[in-house]
Amino acid sequence: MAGAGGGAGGGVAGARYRRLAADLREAIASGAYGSGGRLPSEEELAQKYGVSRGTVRQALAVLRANGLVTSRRGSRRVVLGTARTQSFFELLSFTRWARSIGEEPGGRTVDVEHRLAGPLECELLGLLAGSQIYRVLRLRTLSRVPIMIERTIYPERIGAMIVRLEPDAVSHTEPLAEQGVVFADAEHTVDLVYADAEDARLLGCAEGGPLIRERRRATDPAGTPLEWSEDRYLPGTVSFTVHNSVAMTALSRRRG
Amino acid sequence: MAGAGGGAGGGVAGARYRRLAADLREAIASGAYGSGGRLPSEEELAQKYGVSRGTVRQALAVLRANGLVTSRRGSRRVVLGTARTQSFFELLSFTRWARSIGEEPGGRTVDVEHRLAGPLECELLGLLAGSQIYRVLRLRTLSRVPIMIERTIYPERIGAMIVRLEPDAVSHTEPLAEQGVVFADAEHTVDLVYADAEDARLLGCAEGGPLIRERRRATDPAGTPLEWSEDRYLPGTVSFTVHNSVAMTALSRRRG
DNA sequence: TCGGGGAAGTTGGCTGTACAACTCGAGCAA
DNA sequence: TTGCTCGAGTTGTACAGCCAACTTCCCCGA
Repeated sequence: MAGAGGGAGGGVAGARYRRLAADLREAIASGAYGSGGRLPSEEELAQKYGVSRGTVRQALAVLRANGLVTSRRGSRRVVLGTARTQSFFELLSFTRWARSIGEEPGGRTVDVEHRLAGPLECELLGLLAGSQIYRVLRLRTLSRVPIMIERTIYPERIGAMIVRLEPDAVSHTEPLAEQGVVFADAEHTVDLVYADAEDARLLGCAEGGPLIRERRRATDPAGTPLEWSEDRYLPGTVSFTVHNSVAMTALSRRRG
Repeated sequence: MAGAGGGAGGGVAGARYRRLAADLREAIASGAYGSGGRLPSEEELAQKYGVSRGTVRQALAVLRANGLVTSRRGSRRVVLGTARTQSFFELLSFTRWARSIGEEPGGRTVDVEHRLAGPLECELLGLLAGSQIYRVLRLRTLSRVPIMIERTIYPERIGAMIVRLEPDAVSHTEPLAEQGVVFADAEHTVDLVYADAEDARLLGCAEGGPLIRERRRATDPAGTPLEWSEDRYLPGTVSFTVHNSVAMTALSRRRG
């Protein structure tokens, strides 16, 4: 961001700084600079790739935010690690995540409701009182083993697309994307809860047993809520990782 | 990032874009633009604050990364919410966090070891075999109620500073900062574990009871590890929240 | 051998300019 | 009323140049 200046034009097929970032990411992952090694200077990279220093800085800002490299005024950038941060979609979509770790995702829709939104649900999805919502309950599997139970509410428009899908459709977010529903932002909260009777029955754990809960609210580029979901994972099946830095923070810790 | 150009001179007392970002954050929090409202255009903000558009974009990039506003090409920015994301230090330091939520932090050092680093510990802190480490075990309280147990290992240099502090010193990171130890990056992983005998005794929970675990590795601006810590929270005392977007992702989900 | 001074190198911050891609509403036509 | 086109407005991407603040390292003197 904040590339101030202008020039030759937006991306022909994708912004140049993104391609540069991808290039550097790959180079780092392949160990070209070693762990703890020093990157070339911005000027050198600019000349090597035939772009301006501003563009190089945009690319490096991406890597910086992802925790791949440090940066200090006066000193060359240092490789922190090959922390392969996952894309936005791999965090949003169970299916994308499962595939990215080489597992086979599965899903079974257990229950669907179409009804009037309660006050809380209106608040969560930013709806007016009296709006309709869809509520979907799904059991998610990794290599056919139940891992997670997902309770999602959708506003009318989105839910209508969802219910048209087959009950055992693996992915819900991908068909939505194909129909022009664009996910852009999400807020996730992770904590610990205890299994109720339904959780226990579907996941095959003891009632009252501990589960990792992830609550999520996703919006489109305009800020309109697209879904609100509460996911509950069996212990030991998942962990959540975040990188943050003085320069860039997105995570917070809250009183439970 | 990527402000390309140059100009009038670095910050006199702090970068201008940071002050601008703070200003806008406050304005948003005070509801000046409303939730879902539209921000002024970059050009308008630039004129209003007497800075260039590039600087405005740097400020807005910060808000964007914090999930306060959206941004799409062609449309004005929209206020997403007043999500008060906490600073890097409030996630790194229990003390800072406790104060930020208006609670009284407390701590009691239970045990300190000074010994040879094992192979795993060398790996975690990036040390050579044969290095010395300090291992500190602390019980953390919120308003005198035990909340969390903290097992931290420090490299020789840092640990030597730590052990000079009083056993019931509230904060460890703040004295370090005063002695010139600068924290710059951290990686946090959150999952679920079961209490062992020591956890149960100190936290007053049942052995085998569920706990939220946060593992953390913090480094200085040069990428040198400063501490590695494993914290275990009682259920219901804490939750972790992250905002991510297509443009900026820092969180990832991992197979447990 | 040790320490200080200084110069070169590097990143952070800021401005200005230019063009491309996209949104959105006004206005017009069917 | 509906649907379309068009243009003004807005953000995204990119380049060029400048100065400040900081790190690093060489070199020289004690």
